[in-house]
Amino acid sequence: MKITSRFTVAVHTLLAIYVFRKEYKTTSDFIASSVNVNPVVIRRTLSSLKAAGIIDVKVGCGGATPVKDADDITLYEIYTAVDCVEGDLFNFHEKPNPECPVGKNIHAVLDSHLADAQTALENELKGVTLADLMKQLNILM
Amino acid sequence: MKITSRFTVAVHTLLAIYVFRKEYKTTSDFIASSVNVNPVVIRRTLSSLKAAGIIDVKVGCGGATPVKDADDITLYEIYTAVDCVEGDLFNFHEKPNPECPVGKNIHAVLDSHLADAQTALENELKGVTLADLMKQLNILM
DNA sequence: TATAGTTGTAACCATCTTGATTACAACTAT
DNA sequence: ATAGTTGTAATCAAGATGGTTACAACTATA
Repeated sequence: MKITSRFTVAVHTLLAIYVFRKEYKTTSDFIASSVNVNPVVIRRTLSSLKAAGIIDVKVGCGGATPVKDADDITLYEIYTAVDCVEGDLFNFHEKPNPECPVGKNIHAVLDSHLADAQTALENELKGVTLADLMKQLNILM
Repeated sequence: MKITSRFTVAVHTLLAIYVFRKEYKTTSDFIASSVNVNPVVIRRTLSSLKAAGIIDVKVGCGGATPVKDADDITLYEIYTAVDCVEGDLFNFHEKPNPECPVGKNIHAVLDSHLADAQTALENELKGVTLADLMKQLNILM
C-alpha cells in the first residue's frame, strides 16, 4: 500500500503557486493543467493547504497566494496538511488474542519500533523545505 | 493511507513460531488463534515468509519451522517478504504536464527526497531483528 | 491402507480509499 | 450585470484489503 498522491500533488501545487505567483493568477484550473489532474482535485488540495495556513485562496476573484515563506514550509508540513496518514503509518491487526503470551504483548514489543520507523520517515520530510525544492527547480528551469 | 496489517500479522506470526516451536505444532489454526484472524490469512502469510526463505512449512503434516536464526531476521526482511509496499512508498501523480516548467521537473526535484524518506524508514526497520523482539517478549512473558 | 489433520490456493464477497467528474450555489473584480 | 472563480456535495469506477468457503493434495499415524 502506498501513500496517496495527494502529497506529491500538494507539493507540485505549492511549487506552481510560489514559482508563478508574479506572472500568473494561480487558479485551480491553471494549477490543474500543470499537475494534470481534475481542477476539483486541486481545489480540495488548496482547501487543505489553506486550512494549514500555508496559502491563502481568494474566493470569487480566484487565485492562491503564499502566506508563509518558502523557507518555513517543510515537506512534513505539506504531508500532514493533506492528511496522507492519519495517526499511525502502520496498520495493526485489530484484536490480538490476550489469552496468548505473544498476542498479549505484541503491542508492547512492536509499537515503539513502528513508531521509530515512522518518525525516521517524518524527520526526513522535516529536513526539506519548499525553498530547497525551488532552488533545485531554478537550476533546471 | 496506511501500510497493510500484513506486516504486523507476519511479525506476530514469526514470533509465535519462534516462541512456541518446542511446545506446540505451529499450524495456521494455532497461529490464527493468537493473531485473531482467519487461518487462510495466516496461510497466505506463511506462504510469503516461506518464499522469502525465512521459514519452512510442512505440507500435509502441518506446522511451520524456523529456517533462519532470529538474529538474522530483520523487520525489513519481513516487511519486504509480505509485499507491504511494492517499489515506491509514495504514490506520484501519473502525468505532470511536460509543457510546464514545474511539471517537467517535478520528478527531478522531488524523487530523491521521497526516496530518502523511504530509505530512512527502511533503515529503521533494518535495525531491529526478530531476536530483539523475542528478548523484549521474554521479559514480559 | 484408511483416516484425520493440514496446507495451498482459487474464488467470491463486502468494505474502504482513492481520484475523476458533474453540478451548482456563493462570491468578487470589472 | 456579467464572467470567472471557489467551495463543496454527490456520485462513480477502480483497486486493495481482509474474511470466508471450498476443496484438492499431501502426510503422519493408527
